[in-house]
Order: sequence, then C-alpha cells, then structure tokens
Amino acid sequence: MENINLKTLAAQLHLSTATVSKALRDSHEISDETKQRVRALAAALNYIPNPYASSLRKKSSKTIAVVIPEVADSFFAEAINGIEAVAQSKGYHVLIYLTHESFEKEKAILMDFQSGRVDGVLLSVSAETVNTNHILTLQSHQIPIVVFDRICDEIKTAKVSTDDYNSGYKAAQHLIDRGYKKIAYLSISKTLSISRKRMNGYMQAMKENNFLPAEFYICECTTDDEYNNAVIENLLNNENRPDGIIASVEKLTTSVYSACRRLQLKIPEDVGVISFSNLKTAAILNPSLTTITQPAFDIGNAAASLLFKSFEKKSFQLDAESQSFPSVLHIRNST
Amino acid sequence: MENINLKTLAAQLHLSTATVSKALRDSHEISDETKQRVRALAAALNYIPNPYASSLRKKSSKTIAVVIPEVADSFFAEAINGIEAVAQSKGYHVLIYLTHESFEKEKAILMDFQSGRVDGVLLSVSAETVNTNHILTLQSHQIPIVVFDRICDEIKTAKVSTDDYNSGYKAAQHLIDRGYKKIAYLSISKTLSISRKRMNGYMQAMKENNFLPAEFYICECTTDDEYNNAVIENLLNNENRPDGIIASVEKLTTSVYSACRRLQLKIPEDVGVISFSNLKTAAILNPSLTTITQPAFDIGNAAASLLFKSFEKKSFQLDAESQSFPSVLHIRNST
DNA sequence: GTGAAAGCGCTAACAA
DNA sequence: TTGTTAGCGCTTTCAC
Repeated sequence: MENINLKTLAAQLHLSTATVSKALRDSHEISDETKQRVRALAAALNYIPNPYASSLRKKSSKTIAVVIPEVADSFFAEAINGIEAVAQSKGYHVLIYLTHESFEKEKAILMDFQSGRVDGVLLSVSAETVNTNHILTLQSHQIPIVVFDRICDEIKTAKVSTDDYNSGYKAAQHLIDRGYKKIAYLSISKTLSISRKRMNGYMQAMKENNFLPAEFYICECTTDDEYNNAVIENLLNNENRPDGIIASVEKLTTSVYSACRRLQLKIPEDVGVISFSNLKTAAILNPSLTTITQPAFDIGNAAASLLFKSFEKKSFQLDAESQSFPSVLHIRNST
Repeated sequence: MENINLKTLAAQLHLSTATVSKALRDSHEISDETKQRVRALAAALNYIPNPYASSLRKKSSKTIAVVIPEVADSFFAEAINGIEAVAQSKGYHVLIYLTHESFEKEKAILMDFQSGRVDGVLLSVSAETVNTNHILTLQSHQIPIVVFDRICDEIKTAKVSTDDYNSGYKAAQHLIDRGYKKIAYLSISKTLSISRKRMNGYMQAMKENNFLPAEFYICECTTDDEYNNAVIENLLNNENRPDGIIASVEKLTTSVYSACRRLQLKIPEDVGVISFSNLKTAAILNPSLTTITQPAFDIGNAAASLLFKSFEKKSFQLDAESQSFPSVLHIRNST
C-alpha cells in the first residue's frame, strides 16, 4: 500500500499542503467547508501524519521516556501502568529504558536524550548512581525530568516518592511493637537516597526504643540473587542472629523466606519479616507477608502528570512540585 | 545550552555538512584525517544527531513497539526484559503500549503505526481481539510484526509462543496423576487462541483418561478481579465442586487461593491447584504453587530477534520462522 | 576525497 | 480564507 501524505491529499483536493495541514489541525483560518472536505478525504484515505516530519519541524516529539532499573518488580510495573494511563490520555508515546542498576547505562541513556528524542523524562535512578551530572546535563538542554521512587535529593526538579523515612520507621516500629528486638535492615544500596532514608527511619525507631547500635543489623544486598541468598542465610545462621527482618525491597522477600526455610527458622515465631512490597500475592504467601506497600500506580501517575504540566506551561516550576505519598502497612502473618 | 548540529560542526571544521555526516558514519569516501578531526570535534562538543531528522530522511526510526495487554504480570515483565536486551544491543528504542485487553485500543494503537513511527511491532493480542484486520492493514504498509505469547494463528507472520496445547495437557495430566478427578479449567477468553489451545490440551488429557465431558469444568474469567473472585468462589462452593483447578493465567492464582481460604478448602487435600505462572514467589506461597512456567525472557528475546532479522535482510520470511518454546512443570505443594 | 543541492513530510511566516 | 515559501537537521545522489 502506497503511503499517503499531505501532498497527496492536497493534490486530490486541489489545495495547497499548507491549507490541508491547517485544516487537519482545525485552524480558525480555514473555512468550515474546506475542513469538511479535507477531513473527509483524510479519513477515506486513512491518512496518518508522519510524526517525525512533524517532530522535526515543531521540535517536540510527543513522547516521553521512562528510565527505570527493572520491570520485573511489581512496584515498577504498576508505576508504568500509572504513567501509561496519563500518557495515553494526552496522546503521548512512551519509550522505556532499563538500566539494570548500571550507572554507565543510565548515563548513556540520558545522554541520548540531548538529541531531542523525547520531550521529557521520568527517572528512577539505578542503585549504582553516585552523582547527578548526567541529569544536570540533560536539564541544561531544557529537557524536563521528574524523578520518582528512587529520587536524588540533590537535583532541582520534581520528586515523586513514598514517604521513605516514615515508612522505614513504621516498619521497624511495627516489628518492635510485635516484640522483636534484634532487627535487621536489608538494604540494596548505600548510595540510594531512598534506601538511606528508609534505613534512617528504621534506626530512629530503634533508638527511640532504646536499642543499642550494636543490636542493629545492616545488611547490604545486591542485584545478584545467589549472592543475596548467601548473605541472608549467613545473617540468620548465627548464634546472635536477628529475630526480625526488614526487607527494603520486594525481591529480597523470596531470599528471606527461602533462607528461613533452609535454616528451619519459623516465620513469625523465630523471625519476623516485613517487606517493602507491592506483590499481589503477599496475602497468599506462606506465611502471608506483612508489607509496607507503596501507591505505585499513583506515584507513576503523579510523576507523569507533573511532567505534562511542565509541557503545558513553560513557566511551571517543576522543582516546587515534589510530592510524597504515604505508604500503607498491611499487617499479616509474617510478623 | 545551545543545541549543536551538523551545520555547527561543519562550520567550525570548514567542511560541508555532507562531509561531516559521512565522516561520522565512517564512510569510505572520507579520508582518515578528516574523520579524526570530525570525530574529535563531535566528541568535544558532545554532538548527538537529531534522530527525527535522520528518521525522516532514511524512513527508518530505529524504534520498535511492544503492544501488550498489561505489564503487571510477570510473564510480560520478563518478556519485556528479553525484548529490551536485544533492542539495546542493536541500538534500537522501544515504545511500549498497553491495551488493557481492549480491542479498540489495540486497533487504535496499531493504526498509528502506519505513520512509520516504528520499524516493527511485537504484539501480544488482547483478550477481546476477535479479528485480525488491524494487523493485516499494518502488514500491508510493510511494517513487520511478530506476535508472541498471545498469538493469532490466522495471520501470516512469525509467532513466538509456548507450546500451549502440550502445556495444557501437561497441567491436566499432572493433576490426574495426582489422583484429582474433577478438574476445572479457568480461562480468560474464549477467543484467545492461546487459551483455547491450553484448554484443548486439558480436554485431551481428560478424554484420554476416560473422564466424561460432564466432569469437565470450564470457567470463563475476566479482567475484573472482583468478578473472578465471585465466579471462582461460586465454582468451589458447590456440592459437585471440582477437586482440581488449572489456572490458565497467573493473575487467577490469587483468586483461587483466596476462594479456598474463604471456603475453608485445603490445598492440596480438597483442591489441587496448578497455575500458568512466572511468579518468582511461587515457591513461597502457602502452600507453594505448582506451576507451568513459560520461558518468558527467551520468548521476548526470540520475538525481538526475529523482528531484527527481518530488518536486516528484507528477503527474510517472517512467516517461515515461528517458534514454540516448551514450558516447564514445577511440581510443588499445591498438587 | 569533498561539496553542492535536493528533498524526506511537515509547519509557520508571510503574501495574496 | 488560501497559497507561497522557507526550513527543521539530516542523508544521498551526483559533480567536481
């Protein structure tokens, strides 16, 4: 099938391409009658404008980028849902990029956006991300960027996230209320602000309850499941093992449960477990899992909405628009 | 920061834009010395070519589209991983679109691709998709399309999927081997070929074991969790309830487990449960879940690889390249 | 080995 | 109200 463009339409209608273009965009300069004719033919021939010609000319691409560490995580999957919902409603397209927690990849991806490929970026930084120069560079090219979930405090833009400090606090306090005393915090990154904040909340709760730093256990996990399994098993296979565990990230849950099973530790009797998680299956785990659940869809939705607002009025100050959503504690049988 | 383009480079180097363009693309027409100079300046000024200008000119966008019903499903999430891996290695960009099981949305999305926005499409059809005209139209515009997982048999192109018939058969046979006799099949769509095939496999196994059609239970589920909960509870809350359940799709697992809990039916004693699922948490459910697991990453990877092959040689016949991957049965405590 | 020129399909001044 | 023209930034003949 022949590809049909403005010129074809114009020729068949004995009009200029300019007129056709304006008619299709419902310009007030064009008579109703002409608009009718143009629209009729466009529909008949099933004309779809070439987006790249239009992008080139207008210097706007009607597409945004979503840059995240991974998709196989129910938080990010739900966040994408939230983002896609807004994008679809605004007629925007969404490009997706996975960093797999690599800072180098993240830099390379953002670098490319200097080209004008996207009108804006939604970013959740990788666990390795140690500085924000790549973000600053992008901003200096007038590409608006909104960070969500895994935010960077340093950068000047909208940040949409959970109230991480409180969430960490809430998790720890819940375990303490349940009578657990030696509580471990499983982190995925020393550098990630989100992880630090959750940890600070945990530490604060511990201190307020007069636990000594010697009774805190901070355990660094990684991207590597095998490694995490070993680390967690090691943590628990020990005279002075913790009796409570806070998994700061969903994927660590499986490792914790498996380690307990291998070591024949009973949850919640021997070890209480609470996870930051959006898993739909939390309620049907064995035992059902107490979670700190983030409003993932809403966070994605809010981040995207802010980005679109910044497209609509250029005077919109993204950095005055950060939002923090409360997480909710779902108490189940693992604590 | 000023946006820098070929013209800027050319001016600073006292060369023509044509020469600079060729130099950057490492054309043999250009002297090594010039290439050096050009590359040096391009790097120094951090030149990133405008992709839309290039797309417009070359009529190729270096981007593909992934059209799927949803992301919040571990099969699709993993499949995206597989797709993204190939795309990234080939320097391609990936646009993502969610149909939320709506045929109308799917049509609208594919329609837009006639514009040349993408070089190819990876599609997993919605549960509502009843005909393939939208796909045929796209193909008539020379946009290659590979269907994966939720394939359509009718269309002439590469189809990458699991061996669904065998998987359905395997699931049923496993339950039968375990001594279950009244086995229900939970479907998500009458029209989806993938669902029909799994169901046919189930029926075949039943017949081979001399169960009567009267002992088959086929249960239509939907997108709506509430509704599914009710339907499944109704199925099980009954004198003549099934003693075995095959969930043909991951998301139904939670409904089944919850229904059993509410009705105080014990898994696996009262009801055996097997699910098509890629959940990482299958092993730590209560009880751990017997699954038919699809090689999601590989399927995504294979689908994308085929698409890229068709870009590389236009003589490549996609419709001669369908692939079927075996699923694996993970026997756990729910059966 | 390099450059001039045309043009991808569209939009936006500016004329008419 | 419609048309002419220029040009977005790039690639690609085709001359030189």
